[in-house]
Amino acid sequence: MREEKRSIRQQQIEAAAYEVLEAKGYGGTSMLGIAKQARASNETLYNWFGDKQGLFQALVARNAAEVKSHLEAELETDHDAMSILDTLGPKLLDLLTGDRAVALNRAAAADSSGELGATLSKAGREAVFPLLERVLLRARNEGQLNFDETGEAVGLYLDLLIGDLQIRRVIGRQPRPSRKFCKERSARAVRYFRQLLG
Amino acid sequence: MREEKRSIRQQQIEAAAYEVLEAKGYGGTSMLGIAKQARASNETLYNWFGDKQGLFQALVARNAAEVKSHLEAELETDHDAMSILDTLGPKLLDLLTGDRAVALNRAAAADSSGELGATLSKAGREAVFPLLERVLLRARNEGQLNFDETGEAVGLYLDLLIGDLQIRRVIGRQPRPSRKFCKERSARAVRYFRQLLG
DNA sequence: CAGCATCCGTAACTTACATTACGGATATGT
DNA sequence: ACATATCCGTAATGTAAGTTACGGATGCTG
Repeated sequence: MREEKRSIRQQQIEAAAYEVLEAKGYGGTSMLGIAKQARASNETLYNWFGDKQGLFQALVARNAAEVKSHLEAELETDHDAMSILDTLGPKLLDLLTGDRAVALNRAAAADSSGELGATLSKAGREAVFPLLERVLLRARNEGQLNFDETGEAVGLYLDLLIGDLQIRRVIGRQPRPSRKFCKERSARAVRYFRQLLG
Repeated sequence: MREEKRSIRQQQIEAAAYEVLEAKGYGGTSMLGIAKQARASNETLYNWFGDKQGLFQALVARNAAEVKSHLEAELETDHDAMSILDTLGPKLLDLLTGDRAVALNRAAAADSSGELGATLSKAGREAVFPLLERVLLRARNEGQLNFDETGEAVGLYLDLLIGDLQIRRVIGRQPRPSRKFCKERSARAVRYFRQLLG
């Protein structure tokens, strides 16, 4: 099988895995279920991903790479820092509370080995954090914000932007926020953030 | 069996359930495992709790009742509102990020029926919310805070107090916060909160 | 084109677990 | 004290799932 063709096939399998995961949760997702959804065989899944954990690790890693590249694209612009935050905030909130992210967080919560959680966090929050640090440092250099500890400032921004939305999504008590909600909450977060650190 | 004796026995079984749940996660927790830890029989568990879901519902409900009574005790004092918040905040944060709460949130995340999440939220956040509303209304009456929407104010307070600590606890990337940390974060939350709404 | 690798669909194997059942021991109520 | 209910420890039952295996179809490479 061609490398390119295999890559496409792999993504189809991963997409099928998400469909089963989002419909049935981690506990209700079996390798055979994914294989059937993807019209693939168990043997192929095990050959390509190693085992169930390996397949989920691949899902987490790919999802995180996509989130990161989305956000990095914003950072390459010449816009001023607060404008970047205005664009980045709703996108980040949307991604973190989207159905895929929620499904992956649920998988991590159910994974008693802690490995999915580690991958999710390293590739997620821990990857986004330095990006946000760069934005906030830019804002400070532009004289828009005033803080000593960049990490503290990023943490505060995330508290105001995301708060406890994720856990409420994960336990099933918060519907997916609308685009409108994400914009409004981001604007609110920026407003409060500037009030506190401006 | 005496009502009183049965109640004690039931709590012993629930304590054993927590031990298994915290050690092995929801997916790794079997009824037989709990029965063995509690030195009870499967038959007794099924007679008393109905099924696995029923047992976990009981865990959630009892934990929430305890959290609530903890917090209500603070509310019965004659202290001024901000003092109450100074006491309530660290306690609430400690309870919400404690090992039991985390284990229950994980169970809810793994429960594809959504029932545990519903119980957890109704008996948790949704029970705590009105308590906090009362505190903040008292603070407004005392002239300490200024806001229009009580619910919005409570949400902001929770964002500042808890933020994304819970989800990070649940996916295993945040150790349990120390008492000292809870006090400091609560104090920080109150400070920012007053800065924004004072 | 032929030989080999790999994929699909399906089955097999092993293990685990939710739930029910059972014999004997213990507790309860009269 | 006796009869009955209930609990414990263990086994049985039925189902599901992780993983491997297999025959035939398809794809790839020389």
